[in-house]
Amino acid sequence: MLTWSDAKTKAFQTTLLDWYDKNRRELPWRKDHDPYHIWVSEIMLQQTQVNTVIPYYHRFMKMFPTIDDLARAPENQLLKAWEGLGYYSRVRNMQRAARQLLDDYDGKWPQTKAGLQELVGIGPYTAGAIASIAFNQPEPAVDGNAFRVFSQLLEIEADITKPQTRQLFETVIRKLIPHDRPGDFNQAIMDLGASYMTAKNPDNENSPVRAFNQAYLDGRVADFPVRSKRLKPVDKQLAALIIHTPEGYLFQQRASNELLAKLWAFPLLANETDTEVEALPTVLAEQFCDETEIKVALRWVAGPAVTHTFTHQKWHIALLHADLRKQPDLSHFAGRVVPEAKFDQLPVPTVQKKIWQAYQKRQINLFD
DNA sequence: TAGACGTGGTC
DNA sequence: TGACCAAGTCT
Repeated sequence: MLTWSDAKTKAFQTTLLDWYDKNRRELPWRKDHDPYHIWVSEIMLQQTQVNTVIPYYHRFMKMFPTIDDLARAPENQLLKAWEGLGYYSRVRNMQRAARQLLDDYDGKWPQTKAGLQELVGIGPYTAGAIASIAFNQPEPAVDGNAFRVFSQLLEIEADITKPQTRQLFETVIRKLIPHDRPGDFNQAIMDLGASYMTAKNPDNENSPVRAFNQAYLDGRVADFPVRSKRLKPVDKQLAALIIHTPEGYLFQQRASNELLAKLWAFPLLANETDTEVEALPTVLAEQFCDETEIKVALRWVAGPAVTHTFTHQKWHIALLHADLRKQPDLSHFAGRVVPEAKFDQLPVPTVQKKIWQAYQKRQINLFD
């Protein structure tokens, strides 16, 4: 697979690192090599673009400056810091890992890739990144950039969506990574993948490593990386229950085993069939309210459904509204009534913000 | 192993 | 609008 001579390998390392030394991005988590800083940034950067992460990183470090702060944080505060970033299990796992570090490791970081992978939420990529950047270990950190860059440089045809392909790339990169600057090497690959060797509109003519890019030399850049197609999101019909009471609106904390776990939102019920639609007021009444009142108060909100697309599901949400004259009984309900002025204190998913915006607009329309 | 797990940017 | 992408991990 890798046919480069030692001289070519050395030339590649030198070319890449010289370019990196002059052109590296100054990023907030590149000011030092503190493993906590590297860790937080790497978790945030999973499947998330750099420009999105930067403000979150600053806020997070202000709120949780140390591992102890992270370990002790209330879950709602933690999720609030992550609100809008997505993949919320990342931050819940980070707190679990912080507690692991304090309880089982005496607060001392494992410094090997294998040791780091024992921590919850740290997989092969993040372990490689922390090991190389924070602890100077010659370990690969194979992310999407590394897949794209090395698949083009070496015309590697393996499907990068297959788990076993990662091992192939790690084996190759181990032969290329310089032992004196492994962290800079890995970060240089990422900077390269974010500048000249991007997925869309790459600029290989001006790339510092164009002479090493076999796919470019062969006019085959578009053929790499090889990746099987993704599944289309499945459509789901839902009804959002917008329950207004004298004290505010009813929010539900989503269960830990469902999508958007532990976040707060208006109750969402399945709305796939006519039968389910007819049963909605009863379901609602059983859960947290007096049935007769609910049946009188509940009505559909006019207007098109709110749509929200996840990686694997596309939600179509109709809105149901009820105005209650008294507080519902919430003793058997995982939720609370929140005044509008305090909505921003709860961690909510983006789809909840969309529902609220649509509801506000349509309520005005009803009075037109 | 394949599918679950979010969101925002881009074309 | 839809399809794809962005510093992946867990089950």
